[in-house]
Amino acid sequence: MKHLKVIFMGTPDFAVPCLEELQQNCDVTAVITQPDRPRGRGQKMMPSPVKVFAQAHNLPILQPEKIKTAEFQARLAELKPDLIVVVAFGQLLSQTILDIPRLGCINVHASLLPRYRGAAPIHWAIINGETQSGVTTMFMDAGLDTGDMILKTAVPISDTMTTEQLHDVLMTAGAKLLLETVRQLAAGNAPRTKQTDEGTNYAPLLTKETGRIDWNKSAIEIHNLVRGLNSWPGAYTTLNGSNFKIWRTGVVGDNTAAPAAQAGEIVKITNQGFYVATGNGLLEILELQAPSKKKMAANDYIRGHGLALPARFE
RNA sequence: CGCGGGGUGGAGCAGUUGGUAGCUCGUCGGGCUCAUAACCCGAAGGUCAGAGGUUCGAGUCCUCUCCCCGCAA
Repeated sequence: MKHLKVIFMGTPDFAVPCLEELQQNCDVTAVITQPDRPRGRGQKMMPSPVKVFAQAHNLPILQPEKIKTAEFQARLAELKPDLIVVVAFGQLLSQTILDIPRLGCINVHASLLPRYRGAAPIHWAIINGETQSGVTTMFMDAGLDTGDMILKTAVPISDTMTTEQLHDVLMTAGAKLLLETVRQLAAGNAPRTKQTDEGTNYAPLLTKETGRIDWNKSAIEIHNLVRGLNSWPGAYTTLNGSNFKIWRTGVVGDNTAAPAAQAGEIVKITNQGFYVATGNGLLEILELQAPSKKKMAANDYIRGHGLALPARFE
């Protein structure tokens, strides 16, 4: 496959192992990634993880502000790629680009399509309490993650797994699956399966509001939100006017222990942590983060702050 | 120069209008109890992020550096 001319498009960490596989097995003629943007504290210009990898391996890098311009499309065509591989790139491709490579444009998506099409499939799978997810490779078409599927790998999700953990598992699985997909494509025997219209759903971009905890929801739903937004961007709530991030929780059961408590009310403090009433069930807070502080175990927080009842998260 | 909050014994925090440092927990030793994430007694452990400066004297004021965190991306 060394002769296979591949253009890679990707941006975050998730895409890097895929690029690594391609770089080792194919002829990567160009790496396209999002332009450097001010990121992080201090708003310094930061290269994307894909760019960092590409630089380290002396791969040609292109960073168009908009990939759909006529001149950039022409430039892509001049490279005469056999294949374009897109992994979490962050820009939509036009039909003109989709038609350029001989073998087509393929994509690695972090869900079992047709479930969780869209920008944040890993987060939403956990937020929704799924017990299984996976990665899918597909031929791209003009829609958003609607192309014909090629290969899939399924992975189980435990009830304590966080998005970060699932992300890492899928990142590795995705790279393996991509390599196998490219092998079959090159050999001309890749399967092609249309996505069903049944059971599709979307995994939209996360917003700030996504992370706000609604204590009227059930303990299980809140627990899923907390682990679904760990390690980024984090679920949060308000106590005495300050925002606290909640990083790790445990579901205790129903509200029989504190039937009269209002949702969000802290009902019990122990040496290990504390319990909060929800719309259905008690939620144990195990790890949290106070303003300007690092993440810390709930009992550490209590030790230094003397959390006193009554108290209630809003 | 994007905005803001922090760095105090192993952990989490207090430290008032500047006078050489406390709390809760943990650790170690001893005691008590049928028993306990229980209780009692005692001990170790900090050049208060670092460097300068103001002062009779600075954790506490001023300047600079390093590191951490939130917003924003």
